[in-house]
Amino acid sequence: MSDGSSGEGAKGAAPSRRKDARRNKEALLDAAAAVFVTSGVDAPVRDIAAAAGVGVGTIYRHFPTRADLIIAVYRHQVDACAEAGPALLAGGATPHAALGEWVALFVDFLVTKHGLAAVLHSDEAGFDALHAYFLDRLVPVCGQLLEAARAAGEIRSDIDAYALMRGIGNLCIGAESDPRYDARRLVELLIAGLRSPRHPLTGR
Amino acid sequence: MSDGSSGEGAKGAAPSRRKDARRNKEALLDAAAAVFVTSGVDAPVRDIAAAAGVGVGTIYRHFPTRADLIIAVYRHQVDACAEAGPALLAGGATPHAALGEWVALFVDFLVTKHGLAAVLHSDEAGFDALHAYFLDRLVPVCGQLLEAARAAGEIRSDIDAYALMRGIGNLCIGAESDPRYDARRLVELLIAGLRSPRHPLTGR
DNA sequence: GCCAAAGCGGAACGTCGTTCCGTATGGTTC
DNA sequence: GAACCATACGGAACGACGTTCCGCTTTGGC
Repeated sequence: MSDGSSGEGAKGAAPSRRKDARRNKEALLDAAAAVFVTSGVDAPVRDIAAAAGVGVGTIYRHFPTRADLIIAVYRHQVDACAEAGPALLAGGATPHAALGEWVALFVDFLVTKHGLAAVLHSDEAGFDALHAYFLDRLVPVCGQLLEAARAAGEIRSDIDAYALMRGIGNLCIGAESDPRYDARRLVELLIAGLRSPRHPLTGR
Repeated sequence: MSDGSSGEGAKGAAPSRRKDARRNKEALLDAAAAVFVTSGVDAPVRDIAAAAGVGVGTIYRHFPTRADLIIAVYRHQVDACAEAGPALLAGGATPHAALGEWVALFVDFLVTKHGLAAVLHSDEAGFDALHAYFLDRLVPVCGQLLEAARAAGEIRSDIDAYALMRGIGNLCIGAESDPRYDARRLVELLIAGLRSPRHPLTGR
């Protein structure tokens, strides 16, 4: 958000920085990914620094906030998920089915990232960027699927993508550490509850 | 769990302890309730101690774990919620409607307790007791409602009370601090998704 | 080889949960 | 009323953590 993220997207060019700086950033990314797997996304900063063989200062220089680090680690996967949305909509059977499949994709992603879902909802300062990134990237996709299903008359119309995404994220919390809790199943139920524009709960 | 919680349930008799000890415990309970409202259930221990006018050591003596304090503060409300279950089942229209009303009651309780839902799912050590208390108290009630609805043929049968309660709890996380997120609505959808034993998502 | 700028490591600081122990207090006994 | 001791109290002390800051090292252009 704040720093110069203008270029960066192209081939392999990020020549503005010194070589060792780029190398350290890379090492940090790799180390963080590894540590996240074993200790969860809220692993101590020092652990990540140690795993990368750098000092803690170096982490904060490259990733001012933990959220920035998490985003950097998972950016590719989130983007892939976002891009899968339209594809599913085009190739799938009904919009509602496509929505279900896409959501399952997202849930699979979240559930396999130890603690990500938990941190994703956290309103602690500093995680705003993480929040925003996921939301910016995924809510529009979800909205598109929702809109298509709505247009097809498959779902009730009074639910918005933002709330739904947050709900799905919340349902994934703790899923990785409790075998009795099946987040996938509950999300399925939630999506199923979206169906049928007849009457909600109150029979009016 | 550990200390002598044997009596305590009766009138006002808990004479085994010293007078000041009882007074402090009471002050702590009141202070905690007040602080929880303003700063959430994960307010710093020192704040609670200060609000009660005692030292931190006193908190830990009376409530070895933060979970114990939280349980003590909300015990009455949780119990009331648990007891409302059978009443709703007896008085309500259909079992599924009763389930919906009961769940709404629980959601209302959770949503108004700043941060409770968040801490309720947390698998950090020390919160096991809190977890266990809520689950022990509410899962059986939920199971009873679920069973009744199942017997009436109103819901699909392959969801268990534990997972459902955890899902509802999760959906309530962050509801108090985000006006765009309507936990009540999502829980309604989830309950609605329970309905109709026809076919889940896959059409088989 | 020289030098500024860029980058680095890790010590230092503040916050928090938790433990521990010297001291104060309540209740009991004479 | 005084003395005694178990009970309970307060808060200092400790360790883990996030975050900041600064003296030193490395890099890359000259």
